[in-house]
Amino acid sequence: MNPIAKQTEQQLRDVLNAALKAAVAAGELPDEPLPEFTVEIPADRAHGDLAANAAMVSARAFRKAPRMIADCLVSHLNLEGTYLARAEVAGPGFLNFFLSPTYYADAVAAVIEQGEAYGRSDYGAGKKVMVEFVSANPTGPMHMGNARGGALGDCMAAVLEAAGYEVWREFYINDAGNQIDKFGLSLEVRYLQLYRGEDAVPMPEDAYHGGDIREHAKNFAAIHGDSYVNAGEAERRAALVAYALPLNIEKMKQDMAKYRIVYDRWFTESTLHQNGELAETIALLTARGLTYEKDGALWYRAGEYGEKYQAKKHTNRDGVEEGIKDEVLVRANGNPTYFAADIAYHRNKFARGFDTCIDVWGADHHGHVARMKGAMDAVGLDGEKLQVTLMQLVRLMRDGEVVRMSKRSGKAIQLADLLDEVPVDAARFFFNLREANTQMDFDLGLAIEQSSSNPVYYVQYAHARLCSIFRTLLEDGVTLTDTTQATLCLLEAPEERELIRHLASYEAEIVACAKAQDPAGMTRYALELATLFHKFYNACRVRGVETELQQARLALCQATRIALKNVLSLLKIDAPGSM
RNA sequence: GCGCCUGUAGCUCAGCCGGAUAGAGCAUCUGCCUUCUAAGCAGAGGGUCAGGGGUUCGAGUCCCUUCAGGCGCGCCA
Repeated sequence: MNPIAKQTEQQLRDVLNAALKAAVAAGELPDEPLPEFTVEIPADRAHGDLAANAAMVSARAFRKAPRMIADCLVSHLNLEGTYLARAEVAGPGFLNFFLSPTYYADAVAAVIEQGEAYGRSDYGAGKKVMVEFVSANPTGPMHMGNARGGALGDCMAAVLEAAGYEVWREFYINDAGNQIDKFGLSLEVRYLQLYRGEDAVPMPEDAYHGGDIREHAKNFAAIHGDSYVNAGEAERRAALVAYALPLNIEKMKQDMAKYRIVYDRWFTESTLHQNGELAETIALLTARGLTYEKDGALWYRAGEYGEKYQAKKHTNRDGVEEGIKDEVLVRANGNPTYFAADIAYHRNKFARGFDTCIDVWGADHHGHVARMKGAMDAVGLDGEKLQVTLMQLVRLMRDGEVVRMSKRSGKAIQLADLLDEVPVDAARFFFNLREANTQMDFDLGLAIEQSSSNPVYYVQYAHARLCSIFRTLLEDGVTLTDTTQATLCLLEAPEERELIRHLASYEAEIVACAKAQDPAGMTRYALELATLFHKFYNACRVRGVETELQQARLALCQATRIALKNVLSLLKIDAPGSM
């Protein structure tokens, strides 16, 4: 929160408590503490700048009508030495407070003084948080869902950083297990088809049918020729995977970089297989009596610890109530499951000292949340510290038709394609416009066509206009030199004050987003800031007005430019000087 | 069948711990550039907050229920 905004709310609470004491001393109110009350910003400015519902919530305790309590409190209010100019009683018993001119002046000065640091706080107190996001399978190109996850996870991490957490961004690469086996099989089929024909070597239905697999096989053949055609199956597949997997991973890194996402670490699942942590995790669960063998596989009793994270019990198709289903850790063929590896991975995360681990998952994984949190408890950690943000998958529309985004279909629009057509600024903004849990359709044609009326340009335009004001005034020989309180108190137009109020709420907005683990509030904040600036721009001129007022408005422009730049840079979106 | 999520203006969405007359953008219509960027601003029309119950001073917001849509219920991840 802007220090002035924060201070003012505290002043309001102090002043009300003091008024209550005075009223009690005067025998006008019973000696009861004020219940919890809220301070909010009324939608209608006629209702003041800040409103408290103290009188309404205490009606019961005081056994008096809210309006009587409110009148009594107001009569004992002493606003001296605060940013509050006056208070009045309204409606059912609201206490409406009006801010003094010095509030606006000091709020603007505070933004300018803090500059790039404006908005940052120590709310998170330096606690270590890991945000794991995207973590796409390296068996094929990334798709639209990964685009949303990338924008979401990266901005969530940025919000947490700004709120004072120590943040670590991580990408988990499933470079082992079933998917990789299937990847090897698919590559093998395409490779053999090159020499034996497509009919001779059929591609299994559930293998990867994407064009990228054919491409890899062709390139592999160009290097190694038919030397692997008669090699052993295991050797052939291993060689194909060893060739194609690093290329895929490299491509993912490039795509993420193009998307302005820089990870602190790309963590490979194979690490856990090799260093023994996976086996150790399975052994730990077994030692705790949480596993059993059935049909040749090793099962985990997911319900024991998972139930507490599940709101309601499921009922199966036969109408029988059941808890969380047990989960296979090691398949009958001896291969550990993804789930087993994921438990080991999260043990590894927490062992690295993170207070909280946030995972961004597709909503189709929601059935996995309770058992994963439970598994944390099962291995002696705290499931509450694993936070999962579920993200609805993006539905891609083309010509009004839904396009399925399966990698296996080979028809998916890739993240790289998206970024070729849609500017990164627009994509990052768009995907953070709505909270993770909303379903969204992405019409590719529309997104490109709409790019000139895209909200991101509206925000960037505000920044460009601000820069233009400074450029033009500089040509007149005018710069910002006077930010004294007396000068800034000249900011009294409604458009100026609305803008300042919003500027002052920036830090509070970041903290709210951090608490909610939802960065969507930041794009909304940016849009609102741009709107209020555009209104100010049309209502109040900077150039050609009297010197002191010009300085005051220039200071407001400077503060707005700082806040806009800061919020855009948090979203990793350009703040252009001209457009 | 059961679980999770969603349902607010023609469309896309805000709406904080339950507060005052439910708000934006797009689209439609009307105005505003000889002065700091019109990628902008001002104004108008447009609502059974999916339907029905309940809780209370007060419900878009909380509870129950019905309906509609998305997702899930694998030795997939």
